[in-house]
Amino acid sequence: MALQESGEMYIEAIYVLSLKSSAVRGIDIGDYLGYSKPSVSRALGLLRNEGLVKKDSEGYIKLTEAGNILAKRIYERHTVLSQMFINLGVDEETATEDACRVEHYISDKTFEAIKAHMKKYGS
Amino acid sequence: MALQESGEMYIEAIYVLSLKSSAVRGIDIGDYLGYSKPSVSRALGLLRNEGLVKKDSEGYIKLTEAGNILAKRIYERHTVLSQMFINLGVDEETATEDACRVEHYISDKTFEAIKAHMKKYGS
DNA sequence: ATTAATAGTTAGATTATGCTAACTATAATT
DNA sequence: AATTATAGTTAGCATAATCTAACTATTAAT
Repeated sequence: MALQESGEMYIEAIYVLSLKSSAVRGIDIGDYLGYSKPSVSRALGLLRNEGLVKKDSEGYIKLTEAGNILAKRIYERHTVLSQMFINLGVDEETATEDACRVEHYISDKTFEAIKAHMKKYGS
Repeated sequence: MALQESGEMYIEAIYVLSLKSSAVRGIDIGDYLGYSKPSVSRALGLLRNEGLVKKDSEGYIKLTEAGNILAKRIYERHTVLSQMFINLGVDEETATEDACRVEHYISDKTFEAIKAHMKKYGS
């Protein structure tokens, strides 16, 4: 089944944290998202079952190949949407917050249209 | 507490159905949203408790003053977002579907920015 | 007026996703 | 080595929102 907003948030969090450090732990994800340890533990278990997340030999959390593809997809939505909102005059914080929610609800078709428009006119 | 996506969908459905007929029943809402009768019954009960929905003397479902204000707010988001997506080249069906989801997750600030842009450049 | 159809409600199950409390396991400090 | 701190897991609760099954109430038809 397709991932819910919640699952996508975890995947994106792991992706973003991995950009800074390759040693991502559950607690880091919880701090980043503002969730408790048990919530993270449970969510990671589900994502592991779906083959999107794994633990490396040292116990650090990694995205699988499939998880990474998904993460990049979500993260691209995030950056493009944020930029679009900023271009429209929205302050950066609000733009980022809105992108963070909207990125989970936009179809491929609409996102591609937005992306094409941004490529043409956006910065 | 603020309404969830689900509650906003019911409010919007009642609003849209009311535009065609003032005699809106639970079953009509269920048909419109694709939900079962018990789901509608339960949801309307909650919305009634929150003072957004009422039944008129004949038992038909009406929005209260507060419900109507909220409905107009959501519906405006819906029309403006749909139009924006269409302007970007998205087909009408996809644009409408996406607007239907996104409308619940966009902040006032970002929506006002989109609206201003559409007024200037959009149709 | 009885029957049949339609609308609405109640009861209870399910799924998703958060939480706290309490436990275990691992790492760091003295 | 023993204590303390940190990280992770398990168990169980809560909320939101859907569903089906079964019941009630109302409306329509013969």
